[in-house]
Amino acid sequence: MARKASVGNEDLLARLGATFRRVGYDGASLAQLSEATGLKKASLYHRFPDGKEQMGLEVLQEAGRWLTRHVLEPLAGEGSPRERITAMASELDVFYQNGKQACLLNLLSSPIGIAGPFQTAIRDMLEAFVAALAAVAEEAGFTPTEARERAERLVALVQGGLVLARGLGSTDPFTRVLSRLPTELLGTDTAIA
Amino acid sequence: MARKASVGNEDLLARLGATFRRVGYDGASLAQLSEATGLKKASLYHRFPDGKEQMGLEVLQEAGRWLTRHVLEPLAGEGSPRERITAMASELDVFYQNGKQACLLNLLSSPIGIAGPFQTAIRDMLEAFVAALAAVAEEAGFTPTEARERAERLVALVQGGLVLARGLGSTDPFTRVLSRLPTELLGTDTAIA
DNA sequence: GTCTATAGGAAGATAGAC
DNA sequence: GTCTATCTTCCTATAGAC
Repeated sequence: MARKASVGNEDLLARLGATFRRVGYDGASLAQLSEATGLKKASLYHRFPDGKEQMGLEVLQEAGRWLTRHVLEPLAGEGSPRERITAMASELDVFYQNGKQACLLNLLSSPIGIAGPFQTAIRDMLEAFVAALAAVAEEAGFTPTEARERAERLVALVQGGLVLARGLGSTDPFTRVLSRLPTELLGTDTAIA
Repeated sequence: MARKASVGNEDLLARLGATFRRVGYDGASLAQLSEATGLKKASLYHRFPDGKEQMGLEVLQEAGRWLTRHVLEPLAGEGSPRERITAMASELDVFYQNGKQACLLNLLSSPIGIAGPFQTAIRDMLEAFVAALAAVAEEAGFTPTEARERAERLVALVQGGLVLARGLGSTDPFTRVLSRLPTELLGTDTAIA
């Protein structure tokens, strides 16, 4: 049952994902997706009979697998809370290429009222991410509500860091956000006013 | 020189902007923009000879004027730092409709390497926003670098809150983020771990 | 499974009447 | 300044050879 093909499933999804993350879902034409993968349009349809939408879904599922392996599982694993958050920041830094790559969960999501084809997948992934972080915060001693709020805030900070990096045309904001993640989830802030 | 027309410039830009914020720039077809404004395609081209791109630019400029009037000027105005940030949060809540409306600066921005037609406008607006917040933080006693970082973080938090609200399909994350803005910029956090 | 070729329609944009 | 009608290009998607 070996795969003789030109690209291989993982590589294929990675290239499609990279294109979506670069130009957005609506911005990505089949011509671009074809060029990015090295497969002609008809070949893409052979692999994804439901077309672009199926590509989006499978790319999202692949991102979900990455999230589980590189974020959720490590967060539930060994080490102190702080160590785990720091390790996670490192993973995110690689995944988003210091902020140069956008997030699919941002680019594929639909307005609040309208139900897009990716919405449940996106919601599930974000929810799982927040829950995993909240568990770490609880373990560190925060109440469930406080832990949940901090977790949510951390995810918002990551997403916002990516938006800011794009908007300002610099990876710095994202890098700074990443370095703040342990503090953001686990506390120790200094105040003045 | 009175305008006899059906919509009026401000209303027109508002409707175009609402469409962009709902479905994104690439996702917005001229057919949709036509329907949203009540103007036929040819009429839109009469008003915007350079087409969709010009619409995007002018909508962005209109957003810039809103930002100046409702955020930048109040931030530089009367009241304690905390009062000004709270007032700003209130303005943002209205503008983004509790998180139901996305942000143009997110939807129109291009990847870090690539220079899109809106990039400088977006960068300028984000930069001005951060700068105005940093000034408030400095006034509250933070060092310039610390103030700048806090300002940047606040903007990231707002953007991320919008992304999260969309992704989770709920306005709650955005509302919670807004309520945290004073603390986020001016400090007073409690720690455990 | 991959390709060339093409269908069929929607996209952005224009011409010209009123 | 707004419209109907149209143009061209690009898009998604399919047919059918290899």
